[in-house]
Amino acid sequence: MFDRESPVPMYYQIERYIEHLIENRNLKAGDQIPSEREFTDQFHVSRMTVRQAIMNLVNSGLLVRIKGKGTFVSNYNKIEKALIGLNGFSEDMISRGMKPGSRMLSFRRILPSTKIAERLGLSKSEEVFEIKRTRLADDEPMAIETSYLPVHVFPKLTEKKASPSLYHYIEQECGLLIDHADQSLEAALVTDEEAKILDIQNGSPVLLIERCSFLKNGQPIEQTKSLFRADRYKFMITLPRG
Amino acid sequence: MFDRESPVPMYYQIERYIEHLIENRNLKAGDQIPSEREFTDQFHVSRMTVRQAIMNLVNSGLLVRIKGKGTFVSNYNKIEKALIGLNGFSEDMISRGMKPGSRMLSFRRILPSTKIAERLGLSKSEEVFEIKRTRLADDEPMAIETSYLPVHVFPKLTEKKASPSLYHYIEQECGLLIDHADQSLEAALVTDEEAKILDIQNGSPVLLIERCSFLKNGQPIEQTKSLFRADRYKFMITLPRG
DNA sequence: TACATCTAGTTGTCTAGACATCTATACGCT
DNA sequence: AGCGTATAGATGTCTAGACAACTAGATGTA
Repeated sequence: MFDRESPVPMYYQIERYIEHLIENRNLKAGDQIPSEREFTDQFHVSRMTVRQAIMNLVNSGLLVRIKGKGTFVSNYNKIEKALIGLNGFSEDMISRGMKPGSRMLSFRRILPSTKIAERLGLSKSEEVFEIKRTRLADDEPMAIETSYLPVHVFPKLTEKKASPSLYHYIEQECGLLIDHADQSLEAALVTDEEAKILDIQNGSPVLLIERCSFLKNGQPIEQTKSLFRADRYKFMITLPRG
Repeated sequence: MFDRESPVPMYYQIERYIEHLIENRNLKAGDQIPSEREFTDQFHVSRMTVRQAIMNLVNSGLLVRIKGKGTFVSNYNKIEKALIGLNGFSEDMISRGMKPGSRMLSFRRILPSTKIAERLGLSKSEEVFEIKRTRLADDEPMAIETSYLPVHVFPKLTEKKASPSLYHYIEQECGLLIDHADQSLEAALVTDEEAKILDIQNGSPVLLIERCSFLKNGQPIEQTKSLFRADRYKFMITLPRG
């Protein structure tokens, strides 16, 4: 299970082991994990090495240490994730207790506009997928979402695969982990066409959200424009100070 | 300068020293800081202790380490702060390159509504300050801001002190450090009265932002409702993924 | 010139301890 | 019962090294 000859450092192997412990051994928030000494005996490494593993997990927010008592699974992490977390529409709706849905408006392979090409770091001759969908919550229109993805990043994308949850496809099927996203929010009025799709009156307000998602290396991989019905949607977030 | 007998741990003293180095020695983003060995010689502590100080600063985003090369002042930190940071209106406008301004609409000491009392964790008999202002950017109306602050937290608040920047007063004059804020954003239409104040047409869209600020211990100390002109204001943010 | 090798300096990983500080419990005394 | 003390066990701080891995520059050779 543990390989001292592996080029993977021991502290990193221990980190993954502790994460595994929490996921598979049903450790809930607040539960205590084994002490530093127990890990030292179990893995036959020095205490400083165990501490390096644990400190990394503390810094990532998974664990909390209390002097004199022990090390515990954090619960802050989940609150943080629920409020700050970067979620796709489906995850967002589920966390609000609503049933997400989707109705495809169009699925095309096109040359990007200047703005989209620039945001995605492409030349204007590199194709992108354009996915336009009506987003439903409890079977009623909630938003109009238009996503752009570089063809060279997602060569095998099809209409069917994109349908349920785009984020799920990107992360679970392509193995691309989104690291962060730049997002802007502004208020706007619907056009007549949009009002018809969203089933609201002409001149109603909508929340316009534009998002560009990046990998850890800074490569942009997705640009989405969403138009939310103001009467059904409020964007919630917790901002840390500094 | 450094006290080995102090109860303050050496690694912490070194952390503060490095921060001081960066601020006062004009180290810009990308500049290299002294090597671990140099700190070891300078402070007569072991290398592991120096590493503990440096790793803490790496985790906080101030430094970046490159194996085989050295340790450098980060630039990511500033971008992060500019986009994620929790700012008052004045700081926000300055970072957009505009001149912030303020026109007091009303300054009252009142009993809070049920909603405000609940948000601020007060009983309905505990008074709050209600501060209504027109917020200007480059001398033109940008937003209408209504803030509520518990009287028992800010007993000495006056109309004059609140005028330039509320956040400045809270943090610099009262010494209360805001830790985080819950914020909601939604789209709405202006009322006739608001349209007049903001100098826009009736039926124009506005971005409605509600914010409740908390201290580190979780105590709420400020609740603000802001109505931004949609034609002048866009909310920007960078969201980390988990 | 072009390329490989050596070397000094840096961060990365790890050890086997030491003593301090804090928590919770157990114990004994009043 | 109430109170202080002792103790075990946990994390916090720190040492004085060791070797590995990586970078960049100098040196030597074809």
